[in-house]
Amino acid sequence: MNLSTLYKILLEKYGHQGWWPLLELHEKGINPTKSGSIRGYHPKDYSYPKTKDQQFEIILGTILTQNTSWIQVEKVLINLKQLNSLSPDSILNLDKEKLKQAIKPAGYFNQKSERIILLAKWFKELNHTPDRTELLSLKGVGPETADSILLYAFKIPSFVVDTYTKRILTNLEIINEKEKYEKIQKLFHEFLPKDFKIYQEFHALLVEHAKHFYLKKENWRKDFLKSQ
DNA sequence: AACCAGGACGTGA
DNA sequence: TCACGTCATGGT
Repeated sequence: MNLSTLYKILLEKYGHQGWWPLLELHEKGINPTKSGSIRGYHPKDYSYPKTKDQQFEIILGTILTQNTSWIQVEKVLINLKQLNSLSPDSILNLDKEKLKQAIKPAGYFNQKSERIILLAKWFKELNHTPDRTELLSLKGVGPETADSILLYAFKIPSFVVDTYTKRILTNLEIINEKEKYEKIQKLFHEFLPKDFKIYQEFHALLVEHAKHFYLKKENWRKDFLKSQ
């Protein structure tokens, strides 16, 4: 099983995923059939983000979703929308306690609020496309968050390696259990066309696939990919 | 009722 | 470098 084949199989099984979900699309009810109540995806439409505010919304999401499910992040984004605070300026003008309350559903509201304020200040002054090193220097931005920002907010082909990706590749015996982040990322960079669309889809497909087979460890062996 | 969610960071060895 | 504890709410 190589990565190109894996991508092909997953795309065939699950279809285009249309990440990153955006609140505006959620409200318009686009792609309402997505699993659960989660909406806001835009399959086969790679024109997002269309505005700087949408770009910032994605960055907000990358911080908020750390070690938390997306459904919780969605609640926070709706809270912020209600407070009219989805842009950097409005967040900076928001009372800190109100910000914390809004963030609560996603957990870690103390850290996340501080980091979001710093990010808002950073993004406000940003007048160029950041690279990975710059992103990693920001508090609260680790490897996965940095790559998510590059890939989904700036459309730069930097592959996102999350815990699901590690689980799947480990189970398929493509990597060993404790392989390091950058080395796994290098695999994807080496064996795939350097195309942000493919990177976006592939990462989203891995997450989708993991939700079917990797939520409990005893289900790992049920992964149909093992018999491919 | 434990366990986990689209991680990152600080600490000590 | 690396293993380990911490951060926090909510769904299953």
